[in-house]
Amino acid sequence: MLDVKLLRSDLDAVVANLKKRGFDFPRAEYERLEAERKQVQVRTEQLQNERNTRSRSIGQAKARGEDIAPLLAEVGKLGDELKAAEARLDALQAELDDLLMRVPNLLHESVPVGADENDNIEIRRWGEPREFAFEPKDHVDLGSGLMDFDLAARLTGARFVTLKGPMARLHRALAQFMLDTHINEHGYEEVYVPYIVNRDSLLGTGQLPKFGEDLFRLEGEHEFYLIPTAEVPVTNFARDEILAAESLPRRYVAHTPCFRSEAGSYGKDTRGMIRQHQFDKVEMVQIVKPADSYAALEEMTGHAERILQLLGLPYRIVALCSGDIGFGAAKTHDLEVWLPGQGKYREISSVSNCEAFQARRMQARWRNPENGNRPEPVHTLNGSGVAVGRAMIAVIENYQQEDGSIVVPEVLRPYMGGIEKIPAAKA
RNA sequence: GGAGAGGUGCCGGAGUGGUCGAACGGGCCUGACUCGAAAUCAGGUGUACGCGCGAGCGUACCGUGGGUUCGAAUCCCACCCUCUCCGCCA
Repeated sequence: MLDVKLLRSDLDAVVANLKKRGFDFPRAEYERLEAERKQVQVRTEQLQNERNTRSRSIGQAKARGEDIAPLLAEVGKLGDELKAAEARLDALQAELDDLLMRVPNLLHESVPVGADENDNIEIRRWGEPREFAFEPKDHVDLGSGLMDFDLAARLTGARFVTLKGPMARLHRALAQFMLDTHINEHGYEEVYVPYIVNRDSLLGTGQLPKFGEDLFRLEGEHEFYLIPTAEVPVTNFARDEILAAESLPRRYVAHTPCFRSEAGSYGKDTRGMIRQHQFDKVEMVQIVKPADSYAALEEMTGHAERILQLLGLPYRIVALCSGDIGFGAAKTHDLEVWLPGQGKYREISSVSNCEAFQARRMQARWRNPENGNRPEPVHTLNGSGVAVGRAMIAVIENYQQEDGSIVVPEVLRPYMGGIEKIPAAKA
């Protein structure tokens, strides 16, 4: 949610900033609602004041043993008008709230302006894509037998996978390795969280009210959803909290499955494990003082990079442009890993600074000693560190041998019982 | 699933219809004392929103949502959550 004070003080700047995303701020509607809200709120509070004053004097008169009948008659007339005013104010506020909850975050000034992913700006590259002496296969061909999409389709449906034997173990090894690296080298606290969350959590991080169709909602009396990312439960740790300055920054890392309905992605990445309804991810979340959030963005990008470096996977970093950046982010870095099977870089991690956007939605605050210990919104960041399934794809494709076997990267061997190579799968 | 208890401010904990935004204690902040600290003493200390240049004034908030009433933390209804015991269970 945007800062309502900014909305009132500099609406032009807000509208212009959102325009860069291609978002049309509904200015006329907002101004109409806001004007009426102001007028109705003032009137409502006047009426409430009057009621309170009179009720108090009734109480006092009664205490003095006076006759309160005339006072009662007088105040009785207030009721209907007050009730109507309160109802109107509620309705207006609900409308305004709904409007504002659907407005994306403002972009940081450094975000490149562009229309779509083609306008993202490459910041740097690491590693050299390997020269193959043979035609590299993609992960589907390499994994056949140990990576079974048909079986998953029978168990569930399209866009699921089953892994077997060393492939399942490789998947687990990657998650363990990533967690350990973030815990031991990067100073994160490991957390285990619910994979099912309520509506408030999703409103807090911004998946709702606008993107409900991307979520899996559970049947039943509760409004529960499967998490689309650990960002949701973990960032909501701070919801409705006032954090002490000394307790910041908070750095959390969690390994969870993620569930996405992938509505609107029909026909996209249908082959293989790139885009699934269920995938695992190691997610980093930081809750920081506002002044520190851009340093934290760089730091977290580095933490994700470190994973790919240790795995020896070539990658590049891009700054998402204004047209490609997510709803809640002020600035986002994507890590794209080299996939020989596709001959291109593909997203494997996304690291975002949401500034106070989520914090305002979820009332996540801290006491700022430089401002008389007043509660102010914190800044929240999240980043994949990294997507486990895609990391597995990258390992398979980058470490493939001509015979179809896969060399296990050094850092994963301790997690694989010392196995150095996954033999070629029989079709 | 059954029975019972309970949800109040940063924390503990009073408060069962009227100057209650809320006693008291702790914590925290400021000041005094001190070379300094501790202890002690005095004062202060909720959040959000609205109006106002401002001092300030006003409104809302005692799990959530309704209701009763001139007036609700207090009464009624529904729901959510927590705890204890029993049952079941990984």
